[in-house]
Amino acid sequence: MKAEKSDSIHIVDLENFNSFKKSIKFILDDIVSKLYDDNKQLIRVKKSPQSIENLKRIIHTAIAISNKKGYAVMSIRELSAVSSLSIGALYAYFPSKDELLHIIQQYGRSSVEKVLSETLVHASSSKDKLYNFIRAHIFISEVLKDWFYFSYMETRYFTGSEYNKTIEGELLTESLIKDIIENGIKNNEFRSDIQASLIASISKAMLQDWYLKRWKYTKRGVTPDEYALECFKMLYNYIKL
Amino acid sequence: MKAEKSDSIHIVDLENFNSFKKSIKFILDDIVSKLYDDNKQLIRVKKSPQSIENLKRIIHTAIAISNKKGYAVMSIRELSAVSSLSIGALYAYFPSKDELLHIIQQYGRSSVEKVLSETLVHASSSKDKLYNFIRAHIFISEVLKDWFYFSYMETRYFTGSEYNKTIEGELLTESLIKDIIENGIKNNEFRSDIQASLIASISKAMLQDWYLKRWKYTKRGVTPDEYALECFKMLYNYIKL
DNA sequence: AACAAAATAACGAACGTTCGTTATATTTTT
DNA sequence: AAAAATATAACGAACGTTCGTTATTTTGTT
Repeated sequence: MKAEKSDSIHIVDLENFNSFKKSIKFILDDIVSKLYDDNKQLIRVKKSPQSIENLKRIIHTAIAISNKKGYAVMSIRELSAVSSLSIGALYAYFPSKDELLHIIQQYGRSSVEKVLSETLVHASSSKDKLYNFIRAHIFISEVLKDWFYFSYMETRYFTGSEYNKTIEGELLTESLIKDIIENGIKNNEFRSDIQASLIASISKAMLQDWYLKRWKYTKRGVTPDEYALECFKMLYNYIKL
Repeated sequence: MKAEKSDSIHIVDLENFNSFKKSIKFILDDIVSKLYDDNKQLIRVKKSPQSIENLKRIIHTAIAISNKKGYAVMSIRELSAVSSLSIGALYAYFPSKDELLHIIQQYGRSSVEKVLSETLVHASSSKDKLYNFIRAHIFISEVLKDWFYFSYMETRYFTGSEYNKTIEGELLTESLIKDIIENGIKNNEFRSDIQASLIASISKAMLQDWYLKRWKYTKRGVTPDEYALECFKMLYNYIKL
């Protein structure tokens, strides 16, 4: 039995967006590296610094092109041209266009799971838990905004387990928020006459707007910290005692 | 000079969703009829009861297929098969796939403009104006949910003026909300320490969630009236004095 | 009312092009 | 020189669109 590499000791820093951005960088590199290990039966090129860079470029280029015209419309020829890798070379990194989609989704999903799972531990009150969760979500969706947009817009093109996993991720986020609210109600921190599930829905909608309408907030110079605070204030104002 | 047919005398009824649904039916029929007149240089078949039904079917079939797999991926052959019109017949109703997209967008845009422009007139207070607007938007996006979803998801595939018109529509909705809020602040109906534009953004996100996550609210049995009320309550609670 | 003629609508095979993918050739690395 | 990585050429399938043809409806004539 081979020895597994130990988990990263990097901790997600929620102090502010800049510190978060720094703390997340190493985690994302680990994730691409892990992509290689998890898909070694599909990827024909050997893992190396060069090929890691190539895979990264393929993923980010594919996401960028897809976000302009859709994954189905993006041609392998265009991906080849923009990524400066020949068609033959591309097919050494993934066996089919469908598999490339899986690889892209694995990349994003792993990253998000990693971040969100670490944020709820350190808060004591429901109020803090809610604020932390909102901040973590806004922050990771800012760093991975292209992937979040990609994943959201391409879901309907997915099939089978890929579709299910994406929907599960959607609902998980929402039920995490719902749990925080319900716990807050139980502990007499929030009003008891509110509908936790509907408020969780609306919260999710606010969080999504951040990456679905990225251009709007960029244009207005709204920072991730500001948006997270405004969302939290509106929610908390509604649910507080 | 030919005499123009006078404007429809139908009035948009906001009493509740059911009454709204009834009042909107005639308006939507008029809009398809107007589509013929506006595009007579593109449409080869003459306006007739039969061809009106065909055009309706083409539009709704195209939207339905596109919402599953994307407009670009929908083939004319599939549109032909599902709509029960031959490929040749389809091309009598639109000169190209691109033009069909324009026709679909005209259909939806005209309908939405018609409804939203009528809702602001009859309210006196800013509070009522806000509530009416939210209700009108939820209601029309419920009736035309397929088109709203289509328009949202396909925007990035649009080019030139079609893209611009869609974005304009987006921003118009948002700035109408913003205007209501700013007016309310000016008239001492709402708090003065709130950011109207950011709240308008978040409001728009809530309104959009209704048609972007239609399945979720259907599953939970949330009615349009309930969702509109909940959105309004959360917003109003935040901005009221 | 019956028929002929003209107009309109619908049909579907075929065209040129582009797609994802594979097979083969070339270059780079070891 | 062997192996790995990259580049190029070629394949069949599917695409949007066109167009010669047929079916249907409307109009004109008696």
